Amino acid sequence: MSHACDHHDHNHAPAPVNTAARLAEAQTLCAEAGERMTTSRLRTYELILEASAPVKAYDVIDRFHPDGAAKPPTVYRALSFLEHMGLIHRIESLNAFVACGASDHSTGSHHTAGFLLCDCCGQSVEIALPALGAVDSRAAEAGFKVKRITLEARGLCQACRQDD
Amino acid sequence: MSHACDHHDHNHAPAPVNTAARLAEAQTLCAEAGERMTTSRLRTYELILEASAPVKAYDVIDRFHPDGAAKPPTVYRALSFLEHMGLIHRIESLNAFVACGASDHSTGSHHTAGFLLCDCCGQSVEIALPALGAVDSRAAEAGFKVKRITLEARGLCQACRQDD
DNA sequence: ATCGATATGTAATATTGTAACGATCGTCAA
DNA sequence: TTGACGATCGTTACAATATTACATATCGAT
Repeated sequence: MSHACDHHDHNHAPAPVNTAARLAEAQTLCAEAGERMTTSRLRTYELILEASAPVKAYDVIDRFHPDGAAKPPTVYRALSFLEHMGLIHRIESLNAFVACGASDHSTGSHHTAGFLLCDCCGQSVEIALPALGAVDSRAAEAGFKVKRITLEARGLCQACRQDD
Repeated sequence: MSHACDHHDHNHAPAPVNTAARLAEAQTLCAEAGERMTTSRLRTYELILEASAPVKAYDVIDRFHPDGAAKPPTVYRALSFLEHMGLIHRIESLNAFVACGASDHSTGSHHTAGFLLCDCCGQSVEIALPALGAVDSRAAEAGFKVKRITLEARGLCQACRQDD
């Protein structure tokens, strides 16, 4: 996938996160939940953690093995597991996946995360959404029971605004 | 596409909207904007207006002609035009399209509509989002320029909650 | 050790969306 | 009127995304 503006380098990647630590945390989390953090799941999570922006499923598929791609169901199953565990989020407007912001696993708040998505460099920033009063009140009026909320703000990040 | 629960009839469709009137409004809107409301675009809009829930692109493609389907580019082009005109919204989490709530064309507020999407009967309700302070303030902190916001709340509508 | 539940491997296919390119239509100016 | 131009459309082909189905393997508890 390409981005809207491609006339610059866009070397705005943040410092690499500590992938190893996040992987270990995830193992612990799964153990505590009585779930199995298998090889495929760990590898999928690793590839998403390593990326500096949301990753497409087929990027994971292609990079899964050093030699040759994984089969789609392997990766889609892992993605769906990781999403259920609250370790990753699916970005609906990009058909892509991104690791959950650090340490919001225990809070249950991962149901209402929001994202700032840069149309230029492709990076995403997760933002906490403490409460969305407008949505809650309209849902209540309609008798609608909200299970989860997806909020995606598309636009330009600071670095890309300065580029343009 | 099927929904999560299928053990009931789910005859909760609202009264049919006045499709003809909405089509006429759309023609006027386009005329005023100096855009052409062509046959394909009108037909696509009509099919979306007639539906009681968000419609998939390939449903439009299949129903486009009385005999035989349209070609995908015809419909995707029309969908993209209608979206630019503010006549329809794309629902990212469903890969589907729904007509804009009546009479928010002139306001420019269609950039920040939100949706309540029932996982059971598939219906959608558009909700106005006057302001999303939490998003705006986090975006401002990050120096992020928001262009448009997608907000989709998945859950159960009142009728389906009572069914279950 | 073996049974049941969970997870994986594999092939095939379904669904969703675009690229490319020539033909046609509308508008406007000469 | 005519021609030129941009916008729109028709068509073919294909790319990208995701799932079904079913056989096999693995884990963990009895």
